Amino acid sequence: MTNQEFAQIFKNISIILEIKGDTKFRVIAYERAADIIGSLTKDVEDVYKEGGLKALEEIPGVGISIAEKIEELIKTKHLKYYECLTKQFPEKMLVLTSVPGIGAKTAFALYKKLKIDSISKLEHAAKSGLLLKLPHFKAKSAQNILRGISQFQAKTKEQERMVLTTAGPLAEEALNYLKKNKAIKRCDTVGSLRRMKETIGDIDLVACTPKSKEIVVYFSKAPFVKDILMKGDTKISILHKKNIRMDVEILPETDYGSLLQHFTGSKEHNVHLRTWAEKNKLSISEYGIKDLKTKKVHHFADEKKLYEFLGMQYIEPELREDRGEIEAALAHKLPKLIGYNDLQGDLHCHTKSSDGHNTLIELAQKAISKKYKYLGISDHTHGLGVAHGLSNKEILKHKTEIEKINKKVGGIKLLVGAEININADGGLDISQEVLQQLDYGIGSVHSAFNQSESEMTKRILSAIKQGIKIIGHPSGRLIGHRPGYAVQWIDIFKACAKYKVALEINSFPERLDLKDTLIKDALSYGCKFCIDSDAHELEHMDLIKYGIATARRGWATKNDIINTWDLEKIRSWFKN
DNA sequence: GCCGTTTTCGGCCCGACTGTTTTCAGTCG
Repeated sequence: MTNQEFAQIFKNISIILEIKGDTKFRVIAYERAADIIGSLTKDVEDVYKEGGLKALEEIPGVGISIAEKIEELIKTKHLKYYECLTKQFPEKMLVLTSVPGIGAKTAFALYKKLKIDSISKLEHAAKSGLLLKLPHFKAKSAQNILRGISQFQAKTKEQERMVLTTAGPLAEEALNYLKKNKAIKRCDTVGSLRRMKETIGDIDLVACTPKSKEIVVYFSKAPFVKDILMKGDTKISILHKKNIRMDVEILPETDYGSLLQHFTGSKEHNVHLRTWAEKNKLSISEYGIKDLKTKKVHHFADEKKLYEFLGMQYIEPELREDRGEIEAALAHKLPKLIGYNDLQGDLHCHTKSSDGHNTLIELAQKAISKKYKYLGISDHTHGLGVAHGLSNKEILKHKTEIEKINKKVGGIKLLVGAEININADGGLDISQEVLQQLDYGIGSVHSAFNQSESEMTKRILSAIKQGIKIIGHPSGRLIGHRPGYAVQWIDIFKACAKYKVALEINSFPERLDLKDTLIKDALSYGCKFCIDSDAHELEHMDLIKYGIATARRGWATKNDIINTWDLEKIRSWFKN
């Protein structure tokens, strides 16, 4: 079973328990376990195989009871407890809770009283007036359900979550609209977009002004608003014309730090922070920090001061995922993350010689404008026919051209690289003789993605031992289109550290590969990384900020990233 | 059901908005 399948079962259990009216803490416990298991980088089945029940219990949110249920699922493919629950509360009806506005209780009422167990039946019931037969249901309720259904349908049609480059411009548009209003002192993007999470669900914004009610009305009239989902004194939620939900929260300037902190999340980070605070007789909300002993409320206009007040280091938004950052901040042991201006070069880009759109000169000029000191040219090798990959002979000719440009253009050094295919059998589609004449080679998997975990691991390990210096887009995933291939990461990390091969952090928003959690894992094995644009056009070089964000989310420091080093250091590293 | 620098028992983040109600449950972030 995959982690997602385990997570789904525990999520369903939590919904059913909520329907049953079980204690809310048990409901939360199952929900939390589902969330954590769903976002684990390691397979739960592997955790169990390697360490049994004890190892399962070490997963946060998993105690003896849930660990035993995982064991039962692995051993028998069934879970008696769950089957018992679904006899009374069929799995099928749980789909109703994916409609915004319908929670566990409403879903069950719909099922019990009206036998509704699908979205289409729900839609029919709302339109036909059947819903009015339920207690506490009037015209408005039916209307809201229909709206929820259309939101649900729009979302599934257009994909569940957006990549960063889709969300960014929409947030920018909304901020620009807010900034036009003179009553607004400041406004910012918060939520998962501020944390630079790889995919974004809703867009969250905050603003500060003494006139929050006025701003709620102002925002409700923005030209991009398709529908108003919710409107209060300090909050408004709208549906953007592109069917994306936008939430705005508005408070006075004196509480802006608290507001930023609260709305940036993540939920898990905030719950952990507030639980910790509660034990220290403090209560945290977006309105400040209340001292439970003296009842005094401390206000924070500045977010940094808020963490300082708690005796913690400032926690960068990219780290706020409840992955140990709170403990590290308390111990003053947070890493100093790589900065957005720390790169001295980019080591992965393509020219017209393979499948890029630009010449060497154009790329060099773009690199100069980005204040880079070096730029690695890495066109495809011949195995990748669709990308017009270069033969051994052509690579050497390309090398001569690059050297010519180096003599002509000042202020930047072009390095001679290549993006080499790692063949299905682990061989490289470049001769060793030619590889040795390059500054470095990037090894990438571009074919036979469906190999077994052991074959794929062997394949990449083989490439590592043949002298490549970087593994390109190491997992091969395309967000929303293709999961990464199966591979035994620990073996790869150990080999990369031993043979001094950097793991690429590819900056394409659909890739962001290696991903944040794997970066953090790899760091513990002593791996180095290389943040690359993989540019095929000049504009792609500006996507590098998303790669940097991903490195930051993976807790990487400047020194962990080889292309923050100067030319001399990086060259000597390539030679070893 | 989970968890522990007060605790192996007794807690569990905090608040806004909505609809249908006269005080709140349900839902959401």
